[in-house]
Amino acid sequence: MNEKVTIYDIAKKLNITAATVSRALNNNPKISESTRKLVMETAAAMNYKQNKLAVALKSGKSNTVGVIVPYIDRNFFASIIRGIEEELDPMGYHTIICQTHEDEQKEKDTINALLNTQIDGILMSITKVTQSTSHFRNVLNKQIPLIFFDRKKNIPGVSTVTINDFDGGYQATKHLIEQGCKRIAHTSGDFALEIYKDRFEGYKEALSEYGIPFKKEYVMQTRSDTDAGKDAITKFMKLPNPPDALFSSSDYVALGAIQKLKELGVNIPEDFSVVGFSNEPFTKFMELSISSVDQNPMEMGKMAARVFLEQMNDSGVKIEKKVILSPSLMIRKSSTKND
Amino acid sequence: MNEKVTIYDIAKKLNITAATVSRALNNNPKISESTRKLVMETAAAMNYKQNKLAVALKSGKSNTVGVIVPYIDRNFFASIIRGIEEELDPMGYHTIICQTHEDEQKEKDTINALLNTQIDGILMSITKVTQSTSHFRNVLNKQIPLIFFDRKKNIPGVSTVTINDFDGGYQATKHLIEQGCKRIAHTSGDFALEIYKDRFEGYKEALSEYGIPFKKEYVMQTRSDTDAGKDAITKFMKLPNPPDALFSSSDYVALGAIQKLKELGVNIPEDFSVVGFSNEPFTKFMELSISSVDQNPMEMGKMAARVFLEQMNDSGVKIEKKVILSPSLMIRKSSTKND
DNA sequence: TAGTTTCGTGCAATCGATTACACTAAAAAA
DNA sequence: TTTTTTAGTGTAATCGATTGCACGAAACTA
Repeated sequence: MNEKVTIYDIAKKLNITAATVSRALNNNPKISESTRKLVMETAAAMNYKQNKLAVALKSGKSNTVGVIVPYIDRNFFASIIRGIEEELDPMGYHTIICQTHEDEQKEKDTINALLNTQIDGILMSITKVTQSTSHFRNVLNKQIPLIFFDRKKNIPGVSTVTINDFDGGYQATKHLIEQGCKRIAHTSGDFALEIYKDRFEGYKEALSEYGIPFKKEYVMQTRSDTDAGKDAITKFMKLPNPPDALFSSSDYVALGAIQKLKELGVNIPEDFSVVGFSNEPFTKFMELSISSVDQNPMEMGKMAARVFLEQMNDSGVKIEKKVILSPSLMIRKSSTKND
Repeated sequence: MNEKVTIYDIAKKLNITAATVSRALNNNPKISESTRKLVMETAAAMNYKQNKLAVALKSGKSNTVGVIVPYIDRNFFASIIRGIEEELDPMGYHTIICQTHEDEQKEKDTINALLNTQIDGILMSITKVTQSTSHFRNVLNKQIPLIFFDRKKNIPGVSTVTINDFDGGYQATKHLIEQGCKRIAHTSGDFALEIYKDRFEGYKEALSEYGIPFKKEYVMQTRSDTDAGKDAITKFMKLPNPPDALFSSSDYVALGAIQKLKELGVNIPEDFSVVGFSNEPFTKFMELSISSVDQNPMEMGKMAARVFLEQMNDSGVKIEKKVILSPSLMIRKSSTKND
């Protein structure tokens, strides 16, 4: 009784053709008003549901996009995904979400799997370790829109949506300077990733603008977890002239740093100020709330989705957009000396 | 040059039929070894990729499952999803992830959308407010496996994977009692959800086991955010005989409670101990780390996936499994009086 | 040598929806 | 009244892969 109802079933019941039913359901103007109404009502009565697979096969469009991120449980990426969904849902697109866990091979496998699924587009943030670009070219070769958000590689034909990481690094550092910090350290991810490189450049720019000499012993490339933050502080504090502030490219590293500093009995923010990056929710939760650079991930997701939609519309025309959003510094206790 | 290659293209090139190509690629034993090899090599050379849509249309199986959760950025749900993916990926299934944001209508819409996409199964956790069950019956009527994890409704034909919430509540409460707490409060979600009801029952059981009278003014049903935690503490502390401990069904509420308690100058854990539920990562990050009940979400996801796979294999046979996993209490600073 | 298997392929239908093209009857124009 | 439009449907091919059935040739049996 609950077998699938097809347009042929409807056609048989009404003694017409499946073609007519199809046209009626698609509001083809060539169908008479009376037939259309009849078909519509019968379809509803029979609980007809369109078989999207058949449509996809025929049209070559699956109405599905793939979103690839390193982790879905980072608030930053989760928010981006939400932004993408909010923009794409109303347009009838489905979103498949995949995680790479920062593994380049998984990234390649995922992309190939998506290509086999006849996806309409791919929106993604590359892993920290991605070197090869051949899997991206596979996508482009199939004429499938590819959009990078946040973490990107410069590849012709690929649109990108990023924030101004340079400005984020600049604002964070400038803020620390204005709070009176003189010896500002910086922990970053691998400079091979543009976002980290840019934040670092922003950091240097702020220093030089205020005439503070750049010291390379104050800069460290680390993993993005709390332990890395602890290690970094341990090393920094052993320097003959230890820093009095840290701008970290990761909230997790900032957190670890704070934990270690407290262990060492350093007063925050009086003797040491800290600013992180990403504005993860926990930065706000902490008793000693952590200042952080917000990347407006929701908007980033929406922009990425819009860029995708544009590419779908201008079919044939190869557009390549570069959207850059502005970050905003959230100032909290970890860097506010005078309250 | 990058047009799609089909089995017909391969067939034409080799002067054989598409049927033969299909069989060769599927390792059908009726195909001669030589032909098989030839087809395989040609397919590889031509960069042939199977059109999954066509396969899905023909077989009626899409090899895709839908996973529906309230939020993807709760560590609990993200971990479940990861567990599901790890189990299903090797079996060739894709995972579509959807969020309801605790909205019943969104839940209904999502389910219908998934049904239209010819999904092979749905694994989900219902919203806090879900009342209706008609959309679940739609799924069952289509003979599509439906599996609830964590939050469930008792519906015939639906398998469930949950933790023993009663035991979780019991363990947490017992621990507080053993720490010397005498007046233990409890904040819960809506009792309409079994998980909250069960945790509450476990709480009561522990109390009665130790001969501590149950007081209903110590129990409150709240939202699951930090503000709710603050409000709850405010009210509790105004009681003539305020509690000296809190077992909360939510880590976020526990966090809010702790923040408020500190504001009020209450010493934790000496004068007031707190245990949360879910073992969200931040509970460990806090300077004052929060004790919490871990639900082993990764395992929960894997179990849910395995139950789904079983249902797919015993096609026709209606099995209905109820799997119950064990929670484990993570004891941290917020409830450890003597260290 | 004639009859029976076995092996390897081809033929053609099928999954469900879409759509160019063809066709009929009624309406409009001549 | 005859011719031309036009509105409304039907016919059949198509998207790409799968598969039951049929068939010819080779291999085996008697």
